[in-house]
Amino acid sequence: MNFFFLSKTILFHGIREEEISGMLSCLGAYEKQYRKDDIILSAGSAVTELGLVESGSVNVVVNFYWGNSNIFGHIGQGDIFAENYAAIPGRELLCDVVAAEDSEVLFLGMNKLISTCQHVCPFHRRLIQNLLRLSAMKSLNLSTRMMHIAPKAIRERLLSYLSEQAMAKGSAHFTIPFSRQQLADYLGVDRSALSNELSKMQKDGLIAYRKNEFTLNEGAARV
Amino acid sequence: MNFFFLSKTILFHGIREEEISGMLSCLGAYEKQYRKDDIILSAGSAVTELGLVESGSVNVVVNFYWGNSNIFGHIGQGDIFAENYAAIPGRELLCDVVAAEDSEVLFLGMNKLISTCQHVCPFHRRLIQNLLRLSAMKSLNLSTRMMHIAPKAIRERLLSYLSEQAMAKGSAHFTIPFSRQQLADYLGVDRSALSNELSKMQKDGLIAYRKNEFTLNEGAARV
DNA sequence: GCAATTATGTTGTTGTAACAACAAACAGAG
DNA sequence: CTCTGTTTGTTGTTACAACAACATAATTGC
Repeated sequence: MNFFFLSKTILFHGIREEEISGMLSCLGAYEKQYRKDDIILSAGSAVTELGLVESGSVNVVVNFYWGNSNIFGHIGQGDIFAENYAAIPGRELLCDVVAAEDSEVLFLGMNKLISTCQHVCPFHRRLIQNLLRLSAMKSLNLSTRMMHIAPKAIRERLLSYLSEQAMAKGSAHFTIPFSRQQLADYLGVDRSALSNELSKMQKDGLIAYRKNEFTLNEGAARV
Repeated sequence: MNFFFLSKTILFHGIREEEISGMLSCLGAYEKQYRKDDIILSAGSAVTELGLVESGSVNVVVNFYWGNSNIFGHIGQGDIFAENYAAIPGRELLCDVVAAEDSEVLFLGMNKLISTCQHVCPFHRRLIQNLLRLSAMKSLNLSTRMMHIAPKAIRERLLSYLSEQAMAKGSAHFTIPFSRQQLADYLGVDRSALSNELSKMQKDGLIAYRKNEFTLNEGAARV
């Protein structure tokens, strides 16, 4: 196992390579190889371990009753999956997890992970903290996106998103990390309709923008 | 403090009343009263404690740059809030938390909660497990909802939702826990349009339903 | 510099979901 | 039982977002 790589992941953040080795055995971790399209976890089963993608990448696939299926998420190198299911004993997976390419996955038992062992693991606490933080970050990302997608009109979604960005950056002038296409995907709208709405909003004096630099105009509220 | 009540919450699930008392002092917990409309937490600040609503209820309010605001979430008795922010050191709140009515909130320091103390707390592990489980459940709820809302057409959203329900219940015949209005809200569509689409789907032979009982028809896939 | 490719903005058309208004079924209270 | 309110289903109409097709930057490569 590549301890250096692990030490760079969010889950093992703050834990030195030397320590990881010992921890892994203490955690009962094991790794497994998969070929492209191998099914790593299948819907309907319950898991007690979370997976960490060491190499390659995996897809989260949701299967419909009528046969069709959608790729719902993509987990890249260093990222983890199934952690939410593993945290809820007995909860069955609703999606398959499939290898998007030849991949290597490290499995960590949730029980072992949670119970701080009696002997020498001062880093257990850090690990739990990291897991909680990871979970919290995913949750926050989801809920803020949900917030932006809640309104049906493009303009309202944009106002919501831009407001949040201004708040997060602490200024009415800021740069967004998305291209138009990415922003459209994020807000769940059509790209050209998005562009269109942006220019309308600029005409209406709500905002000013050039490329990815945006400025929110205070004056022109509820017209 | 009402230890009996706490023992019934998800966060303290599996911990007996007698134990909770000792744990709380060990955790440095404290409670605070609020009157309706009092601001409990304000956007822009960073928190290190999570809140548990002991009585009353609180709203999560998001403020837009242009002055308008929306109630984004409602936290009832026994539920917790701010846990995701508290789990990410330094992360600033993007929303206000406001008392929806006269309320009492118990605050628990995230640091104390995570670090299993050396003395006598065998229930710390359980508490951490509960917190992780709570976090995971919220996350799962969010992402499955996200999954259902991703497509733009009402029919596709319904198919996604119904598929998931069938999968979760383990049968093509099941009862949904929503009224039409609630389902419409959940899927982010208009109620009457939802009713309309449902009857069309029934005409098309995809599903059969009566009130909240649904049956998915296998035959009539991709027409 | 220019071509080639991508990113973005603009415009019209079309489908569809929101909306409004109503009908029908159902529930509970008096 | 009627009266009232709630939930659900139906039917137009309308607004608006998706879509397609194109124009105009802006980037990249040669």
